Amino acid sequence: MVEEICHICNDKATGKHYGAISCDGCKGFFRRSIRKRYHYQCRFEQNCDVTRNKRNACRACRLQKCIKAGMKSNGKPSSLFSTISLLQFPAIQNERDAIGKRKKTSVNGKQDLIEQLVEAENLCQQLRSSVIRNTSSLAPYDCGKVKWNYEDARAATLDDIGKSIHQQLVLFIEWAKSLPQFTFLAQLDKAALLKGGAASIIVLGVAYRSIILTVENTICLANDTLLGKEHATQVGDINCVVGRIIDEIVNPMRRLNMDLYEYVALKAILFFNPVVRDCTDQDAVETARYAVLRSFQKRCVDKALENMEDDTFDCRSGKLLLLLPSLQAIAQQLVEDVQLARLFGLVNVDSLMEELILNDMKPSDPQILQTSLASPVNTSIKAEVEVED
Amino acid sequence: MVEEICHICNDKATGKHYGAISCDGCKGFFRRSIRKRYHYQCRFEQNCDVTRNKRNACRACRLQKCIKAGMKSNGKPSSLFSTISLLQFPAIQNERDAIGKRKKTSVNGKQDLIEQLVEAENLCQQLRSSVIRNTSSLAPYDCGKVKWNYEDARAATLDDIGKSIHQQLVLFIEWAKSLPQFTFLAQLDKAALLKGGAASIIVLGVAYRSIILTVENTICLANDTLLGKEHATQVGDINCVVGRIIDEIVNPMRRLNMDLYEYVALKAILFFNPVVRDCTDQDAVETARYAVLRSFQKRCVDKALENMEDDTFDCRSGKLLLLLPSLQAIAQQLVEDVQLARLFGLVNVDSLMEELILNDMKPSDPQILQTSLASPVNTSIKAEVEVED
DNA sequence: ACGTCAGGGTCAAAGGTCGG
DNA sequence: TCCGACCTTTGACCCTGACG
Repeated sequence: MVEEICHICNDKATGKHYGAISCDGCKGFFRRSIRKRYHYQCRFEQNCDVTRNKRNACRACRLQKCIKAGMKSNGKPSSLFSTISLLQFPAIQNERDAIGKRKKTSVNGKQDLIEQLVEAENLCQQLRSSVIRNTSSLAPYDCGKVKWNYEDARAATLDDIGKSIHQQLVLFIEWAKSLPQFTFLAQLDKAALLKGGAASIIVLGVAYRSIILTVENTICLANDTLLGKEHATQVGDINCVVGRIIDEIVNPMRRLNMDLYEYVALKAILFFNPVVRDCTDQDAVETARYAVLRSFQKRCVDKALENMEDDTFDCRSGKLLLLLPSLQAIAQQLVEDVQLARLFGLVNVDSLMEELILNDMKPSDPQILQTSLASPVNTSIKAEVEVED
Repeated sequence: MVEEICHICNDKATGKHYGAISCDGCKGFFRRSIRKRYHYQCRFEQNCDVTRNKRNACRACRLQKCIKAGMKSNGKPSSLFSTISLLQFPAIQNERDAIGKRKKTSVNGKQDLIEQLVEAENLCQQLRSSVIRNTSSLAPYDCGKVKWNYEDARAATLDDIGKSIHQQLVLFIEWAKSLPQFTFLAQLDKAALLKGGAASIIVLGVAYRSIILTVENTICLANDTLLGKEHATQVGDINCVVGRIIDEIVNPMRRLNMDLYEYVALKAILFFNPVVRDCTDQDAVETARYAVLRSFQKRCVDKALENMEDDTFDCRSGKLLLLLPSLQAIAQQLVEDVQLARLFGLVNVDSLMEELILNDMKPSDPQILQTSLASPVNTSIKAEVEVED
């Protein structure tokens, strides 16, 4: 026993709990607060005394102090790298069975779903980087967190837009194939999800990639060319898709300080859409969606608790999910844009684009998707992406 | 359970309190007396009976007897180093934080937001009922919870669809006007929200109204006529809007057992869309949206806690919010349907419909909305709804 | 094997609520 | 106003599983 005093209330400590030396009272209080997702509100000035005798007077300030003292619900240090302390971090775990009652063999302990999604994302970003290195002179794109070289960036042409969409589609399929929950689905359902999600997920990706830009009213395409709001209308953006992406998605993402974890979660949630057209096994898709949703909500709550003082993080999961309706609407308009562009012969629509973006009424010829789905991951992707050059 | 009789008044005891076996009454009396430092004085001989029926006759004697029975106001152990007295000692503690639980009056003074929304909804439903009573032979619709009379229901005609949309728009404006958060907005922003939300909110309303139907693949329009999935395609539903409403909204709502509270919350969240076109005061709209979101998430968590065994309620807020992207997409298609129907002269588009559903690019002539917004609630609504007859 | 640490749960006895 | 039936929260104490 190194220390004896509770870092929260100065009572006698009983050891380290959730990352902080604390007493049994503060330990129990913290667990209950996390478990029941309590959101307390201070009735005074947010600076109430939290001492042994007064600790029950204000739960908001007590919880605040727990967090300040280092208590964590998932133990992940908020923004620091910690590859070492991945072992042994404190955490509020899942509820256990009641003591004294019969045990129900519970299944858990598997790797966090959201971490898996981050890995899948990193894989695809590496793929993209290597492709871009070969097709342009830009620095590789490191998972949306690299600083931007404005000097190197150039404005997108109509051709860039078409190529970018094509690239994104190829990467999208690779991404999907790397998700276990996807691979277990029937072939037809795979096609349904790909077709139903392509446009939205491309828009989501473009938006997330663009939050690091500091130049106003501009988005960053998949091949790292830039597309400004006004410029876009000259290259076929009849529906102001670019403007809407910036106003309705990129700026809100910036305000919310959306991070990579949240991005990959939203992407997967969007993708596993059980009510997508022609989906036969809705339950399987729904299960996958809800599994991601559960991880996502948990992480949002954790993040909110680590940032109690910052209102941005309150109701975080809801705020982020509310980006999706706009996203859906914009994606639909993007499809219209592409349809119109094809109608006027402005853009060269290849078969993959036709299959995934222009969702026709007719039951699609599954040839193209079959080919993409059948090929093993990483095999000649570069070749496939560059085939358009 | 050690003893059963209160040592102070012989009432039934509820356990040991402050060091004495006692009832809840004596427990509460002792706490209040100590907390408020009451000094009672006996008006008789200091030997009043303290029994269940007479205990409130003399507070001085009651408190005296509490103390005699062993109640202690301060359990400070005689010495700090008495490791033996680790047993809990009775004490009146300091005042704690408010917990706010018991039904009705809610936390921090102001009425719960979601309750306000339910009231607004009920008001509009009453309005609708009275309108329908005058224009059809159907029983009044009681807030979505009345049983359906299949014999009385009839299939919707194209005319019904147009009328239904018009009715919904009028009620939509009335509903918005009844929300305080709406009335505080600038005139232009009001128009922006109404235009941006009309289609989605009509679809949401139709869907929620339809969950009580037990007949398959059918929705219930605002004037209580029925519209089947197949039948709809014959009356201008080119985009399969009806089918999508059923598959993507109504059925998921049924699976989730969505209730009225959740419906009104989603409606308001959808309505207060800060990124709607032409909105100048995004912050005000966002504040309104997030206020509803907060109430909504809180209620979802409460509902989940009440139904721990039922998996349906896990992540409830997220599951419900995920109805909105589909809803948005469908609403957009409904707009297209209406546009096409007008193009082919199939439907009579009145000015309100033109203004709210067919969001043109041109900055709209604010005449029509101004009129609607200016008129006091409840004034000649019936006349306005029936103007089309 | 066995103690320590840090998760989890329990439930008596504190607390607060609010109609009467 | 105060009372007290009824509810929630607290925290001392105990159980469990991982690790050395």
